[in-house]
Amino acid sequence: MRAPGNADRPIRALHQRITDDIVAKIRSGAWPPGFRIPFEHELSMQYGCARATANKAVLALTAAGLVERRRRAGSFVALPPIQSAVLEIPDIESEINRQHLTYAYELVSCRKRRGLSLPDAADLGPCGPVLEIRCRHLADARPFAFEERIINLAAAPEAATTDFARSAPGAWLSGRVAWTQARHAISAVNPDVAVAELLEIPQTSACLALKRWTWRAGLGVTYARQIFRGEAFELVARFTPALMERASDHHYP
Amino acid sequence: MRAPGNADRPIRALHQRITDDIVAKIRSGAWPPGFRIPFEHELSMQYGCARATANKAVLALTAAGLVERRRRAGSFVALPPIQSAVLEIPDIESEINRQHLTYAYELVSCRKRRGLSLPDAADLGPCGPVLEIRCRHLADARPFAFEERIINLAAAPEAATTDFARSAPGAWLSGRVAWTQARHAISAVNPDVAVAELLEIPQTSACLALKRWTWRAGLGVTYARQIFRGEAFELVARFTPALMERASDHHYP
DNA sequence: TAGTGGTCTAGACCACAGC
DNA sequence: CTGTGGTCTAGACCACTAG
Repeated sequence: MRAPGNADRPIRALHQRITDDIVAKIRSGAWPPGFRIPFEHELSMQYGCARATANKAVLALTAAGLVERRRRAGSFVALPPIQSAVLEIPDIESEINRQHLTYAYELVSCRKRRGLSLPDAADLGPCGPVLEIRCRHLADARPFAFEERIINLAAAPEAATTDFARSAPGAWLSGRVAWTQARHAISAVNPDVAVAELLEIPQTSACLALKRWTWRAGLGVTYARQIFRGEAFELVARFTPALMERASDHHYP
Repeated sequence: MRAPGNADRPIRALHQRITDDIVAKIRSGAWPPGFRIPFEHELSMQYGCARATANKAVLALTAAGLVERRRRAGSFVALPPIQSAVLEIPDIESEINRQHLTYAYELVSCRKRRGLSLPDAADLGPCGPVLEIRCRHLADARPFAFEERIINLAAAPEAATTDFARSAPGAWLSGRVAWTQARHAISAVNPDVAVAELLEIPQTSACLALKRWTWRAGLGVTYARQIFRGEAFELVARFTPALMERASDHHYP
């Protein structure tokens, strides 16, 4: 019997290796959806390990949604789900840098208010005094996105004494104020007169609107609405069960 | 010592209970980001269980991104990530039903082609003969979305003999053809002349475009591009680390 | 260098779904 | 009713790192 921390153990743990082997079978199509993968006791025989180790390997597959288990029947390769994907929400500055453009930030207005003014901000829940910020993000000196934001001063008191002409509110909040829940809504909009002017586009031009609400322990932290110039921006979402990812698949278009 | 399968055990497993208890501390804010949660051996003492059980509980928190672990230092409540969220990709029919509208489907055109015609479909990779389908989805007899789709007949041979005037391709594919990887891209667009006519909107009206590529074991399965009437549609994405979800938090606006 | 997390074992009991 | 997954134990060794 081999001890787990054994020196002869390869780079990754045994349970990991079992998981990987099974994932490879599924990826390759050798084990199609519905296929019954080996029982735990079979795996433990194959790999010469305890059943608990095989169990851990298969549980990881279950957590990733790759496998479904039924008592007495066994474990089966699952059909992929449909309704969800992992969306990459961009940080505007890094998105612009990624496109090899120069980022710039510009404060439009910033003032303290007693209550929630922006319409959708109400979803944050009851707030006391808030900061209401409007700003622009520019790529190579051309407008890229317009942003309006509410910061709940009860959740982020430091914001009151911060100069948002220097630092963008999103970047400032990031890391400084923790949150436990977030919600995003994505839609297409025609900009109103003011926004069209700030983005230097006609009102007929389609824009992507990204709204974001953030809470911490039930208390609203911030609400932001970002309007992106339509032609320059695309959100990307993938669904690849975590375990299915492999470096070799990453392509950079 | 208590056996795990013991009858005195409450509904959920002990490791689950430990996980839940810790999640509750984090949710409530009692254990803020950076807080060092109890060591495994402390938890095993508190709950009167083996360290392996405490380990399993904390590992679940790690997998959910709620906790970060460092050898010798301990386990710490993590700062929430920023860059990702779980997007709910709608099935158009159920989305329309959800809005208490009547769903209808209408085939615009369907033909077999030798190669990939639609521009973005090329990302699917090399394909042989494909089906090229255009259709409309209607809500209460009014256009809701326009869809154009490629189905790789090598991946779904049955599609060749299916009557897509009767069944919508998305619904037909769902469940019938398995996939292992998917990619989505979301953008705002102004419809071209043909699409504007089919959606019965002016070309100046902003629309949400949702593109979707699907693969199975490296082989392209289908590509779809759906154009939604802008005003009627919004995509929603949430980030709530899986473990943080609770029924009581679900609100229905 | 001491103590934490990471891993594994050999065995056990239980619940439950198929047969 | 059999056999599968689900869970847990008591102990062990190891790797890594923080102090």
